[in-house]
Amino acid sequence: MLTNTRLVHGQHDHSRCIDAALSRAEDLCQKKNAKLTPTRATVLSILWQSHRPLGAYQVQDRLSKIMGKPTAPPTVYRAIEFLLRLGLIHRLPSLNAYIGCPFPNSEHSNLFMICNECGCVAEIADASLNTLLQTACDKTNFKLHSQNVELFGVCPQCSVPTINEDISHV
Amino acid sequence: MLTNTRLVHGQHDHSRCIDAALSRAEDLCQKKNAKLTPTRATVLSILWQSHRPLGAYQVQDRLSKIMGKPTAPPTVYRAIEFLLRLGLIHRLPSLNAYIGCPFPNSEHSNLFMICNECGCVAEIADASLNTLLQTACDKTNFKLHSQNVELFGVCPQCSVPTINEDISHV
DNA sequence: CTATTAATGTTATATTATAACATTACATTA
DNA sequence: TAATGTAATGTTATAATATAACATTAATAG
Repeated sequence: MLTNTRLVHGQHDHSRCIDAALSRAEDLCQKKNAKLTPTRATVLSILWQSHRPLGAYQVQDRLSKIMGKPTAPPTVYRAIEFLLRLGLIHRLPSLNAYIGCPFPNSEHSNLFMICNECGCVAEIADASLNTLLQTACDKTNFKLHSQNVELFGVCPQCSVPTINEDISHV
Repeated sequence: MLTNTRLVHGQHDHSRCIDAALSRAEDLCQKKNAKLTPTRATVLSILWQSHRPLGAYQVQDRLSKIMGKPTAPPTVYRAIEFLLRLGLIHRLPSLNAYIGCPFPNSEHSNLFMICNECGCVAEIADASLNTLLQTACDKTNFKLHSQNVELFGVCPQCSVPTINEDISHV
């Protein structure tokens, strides 16, 4: 089971997440002969600022600030579309929001654990789950192309009450 | 594995689907002491006119026609909210659309097979799948509350080419 | 009956996403 | 280098989805 749960819900040097994501993106673009332009790279880095998904208009705000000039929705949506096509980010339909993909190479993952408390999202790629989904589809003669699995609940971080509980969420 | 696949993708007397859905709704409302008002019942029946999900504004159009007077978005969204809360319908986030639930009593189903060709949606409630999802959550200490599983592909109906193929979709 | 709550009506607007067309940047090659 | 084609971005407007806020009506309990 491939997952970034530990990272998402634990202390870590997040700049490494960002760097790794950008580096993966550069590699993938080189391989696919796609251009990771400044706008696209910036949008990707924005979506990697945390492990919480962002809406397109939140991305727009931040992009405008970083670029030092106003940007219009189409600019953001185009970058998002590009990154989605390359599998570098995901859209979370139930949130109308976007998040960086921690392992763009694995097939058929798109399984998200969404914390209702803190908003963090961890991703899982699990072979046995994919197998089971495939089996269910086979049974009903449904040809599976893609999937979106969103699990909602409370993440490990938020479900551990501590003495400092009231402080920890400040 | 509980599913309405056969019904969705096969010939059937659809008026029975509608009647059954309304009857289930009445029972549930009685049990939960909720009021299935004309507006709510009509919206439910609209969402049961076919096995394809409808957007809120499609529902609005049809509701207005049936009611014989224009209805505003809040009217529709309120009815939808009511039906969602009772589990009588589902929202498909990736489609911004709503569909009647074929088995409102089963827990933790919310697994949909969405045909990219004809737009029909079948639902599955599968214990082993729920178990596996629960296991994945347990492994990562994630407390699962609810889920949305959307599978995209081609339904059995659409994947069987026939001699009359070009006619069959008229 | 009337006080209270639930449901609906009404108006306006927020939020998310895309269409359509203009312009610029970039690469290719005549 | 200039001409050409394509990809990327800019710009304006608007479509599509959803909700806020407040007024009115219906239903129910006391």
